[in-house]
Amino acid sequence: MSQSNIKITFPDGSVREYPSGVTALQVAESISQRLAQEVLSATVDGKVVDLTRPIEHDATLKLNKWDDPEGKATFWHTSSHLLAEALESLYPGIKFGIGPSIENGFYYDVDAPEPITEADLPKIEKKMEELARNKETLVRREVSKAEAMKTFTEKGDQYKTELISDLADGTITFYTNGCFTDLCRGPHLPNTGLIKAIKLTSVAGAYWRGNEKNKMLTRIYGITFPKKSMLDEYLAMLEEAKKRDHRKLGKELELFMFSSRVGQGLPMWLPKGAALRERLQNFLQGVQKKYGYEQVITPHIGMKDLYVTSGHYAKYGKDSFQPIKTPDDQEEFLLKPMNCPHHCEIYRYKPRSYRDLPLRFAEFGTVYRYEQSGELHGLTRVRGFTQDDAHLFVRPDQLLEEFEKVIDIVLYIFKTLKFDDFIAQVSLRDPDNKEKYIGTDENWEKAESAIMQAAEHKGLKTVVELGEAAFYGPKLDFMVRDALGRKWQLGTIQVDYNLPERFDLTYTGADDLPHRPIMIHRAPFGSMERFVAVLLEHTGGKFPLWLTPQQVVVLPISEKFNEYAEKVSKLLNNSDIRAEVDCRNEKIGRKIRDNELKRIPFMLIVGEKEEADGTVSVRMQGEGDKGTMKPAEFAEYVNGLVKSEIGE
RNA sequence: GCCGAUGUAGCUCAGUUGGCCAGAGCAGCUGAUUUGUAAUCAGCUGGUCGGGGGUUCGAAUCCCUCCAUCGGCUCCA
Repeated sequence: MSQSNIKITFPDGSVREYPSGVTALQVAESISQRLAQEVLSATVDGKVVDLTRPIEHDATLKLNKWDDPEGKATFWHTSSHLLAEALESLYPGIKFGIGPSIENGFYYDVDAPEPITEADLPKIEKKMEELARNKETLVRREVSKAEAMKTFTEKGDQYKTELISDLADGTITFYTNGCFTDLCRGPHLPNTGLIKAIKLTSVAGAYWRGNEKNKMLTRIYGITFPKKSMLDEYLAMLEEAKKRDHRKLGKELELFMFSSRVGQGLPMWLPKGAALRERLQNFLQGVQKKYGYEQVITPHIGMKDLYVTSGHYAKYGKDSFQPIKTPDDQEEFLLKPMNCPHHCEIYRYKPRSYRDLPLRFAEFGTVYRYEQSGELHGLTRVRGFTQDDAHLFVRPDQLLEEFEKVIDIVLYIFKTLKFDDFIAQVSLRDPDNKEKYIGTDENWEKAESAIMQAAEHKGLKTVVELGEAAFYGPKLDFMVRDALGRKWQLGTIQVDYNLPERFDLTYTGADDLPHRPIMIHRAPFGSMERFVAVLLEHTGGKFPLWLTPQQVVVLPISEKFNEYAEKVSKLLNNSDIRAEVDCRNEKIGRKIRDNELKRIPFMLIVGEKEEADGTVSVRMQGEGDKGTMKPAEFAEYVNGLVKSEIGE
């Protein structure tokens, strides 16, 4: 055995010497006892491993604690093994799929001999707690493929044997905690005793290996923490998030509704919601006008052949509402599932010169898609929605600049609405699955590099996702999260060489020859429905002043002051402020409470004093009394706030 | 579409193992009160217990089916 020392380099650049074969846990102990108690896994030379793995050579070492993503992942991964151990003891004969850590917790997919429902979760939690208290060591063992196969064949676990058959011999490891042994790459916590708080959150169905043709397994979701108080905080956070759910707020604020008689996933906008949406549309339309967009309007249906030409019918025909026929059955139409083919036809209206380009046709186009019933979700996933759509037809030499200008619009909108926490995702083709897409390799490469370049020029921090492209071209998507952390795509910008070809779009160049324009599809909001949903969750219903349906409510102390209140309200309305009077026969405390709950930004209280002085008492939503002002001063103040919000 | 859960008044929710006429708070209506910074008091109205079918002397409660919603999976032009 080597007596030699090895050099361990830490993230801060410091270097320490240890005997060869030292474990990360021993390194932590050598630094402080406290660190040794907090550390969960180690990253050795960039690879996350168990704390108990010996380090044989000079290496870089990062000790992962709870606050490191790698630490949490290890903690939750081990928790999933603890769940599996509990399940095996409660449900003998249960078979296991996979059990990874996820963003918030972990899950395990199982094929249980009897159905497991949410009612069973407390019982399983209890078992997990009992096993955790035993502080079971996680034992790692390298096994041959043959041995691995034998173990799980004897156990009768066909999911594990299927996984093993895809693995290379010599790379297979088992981990054992208590009586439970799992096929697993690791890494894991040294023992299960670190898991102090356990909550199984839900059970759901999930297809084996994510393929809907496979059997559906039962997925049990859970989350664990090293401290009980952290679990309590997490659960409280979830409760808070539920209060911001756009479906709940939409109801409370009377913005939109659904009716099963109208149909699933077909939202209807109530007066306040419609006013809000109109304001958003006007805002975007104003921005687009500055960028040289022209509004167009197209019908809600189009002949089936239109979509056959575009290629959408072959790809999405089955996900569209079935054709509408003429009374004589001679012609078939589709409810418009997207606007691009219509806009292509507008391009074809007359011969286009290279001098006409770029052309930018914008439309708030309502489209209908037959989304699977189980996918519908409030306003974020619906069957009828309005895209803030536009199609740009550009020359190759204009592509980059036009793409960048679209990024500018998206960023301006996000900034104005304070969406500072977004993810810019470059969605490319799946290189292993090219038959899912249409168009030549050459055009795809051009389109993909144009997007990457534009994003880079604009200094966007992007993540690249393979296989997320549209079937006709790559995209730059802007994703934001809802109250519960679920990711939704809002803005999207797509480069498309295919539709111009399919519709045989051309322009005459300076050389007097026909050329192909390139199309950019783009929607900064994505759809009005989804955008309003996410905006609701971000703001908790406290919309920015410029956007909110009602900015001001005037509250007379008693009916005696209704007349003065009306006068104030009228004065504000004349200054373009959206004000109403709450003239109900209620006490002032009651009026304040109700209007606080309606999230009206300003309340103007008027009584004897105010009427005599010609003033109003200003109260801000959530902040309380702000003193008195003259109505005209107040109007100026509000209009100033609005201007600064939209950056004028 | 798939797995699981849920559906009682406009809203939020009670309703034991099947058993008088299905309840409450809020909202609404009527009246009283004329109010100073987050709920004034009283009375009244309001339900095909999601729809349909079945079991039973009897169903909100048990069974079947359809619809819708929720949590996931798959999908997302």
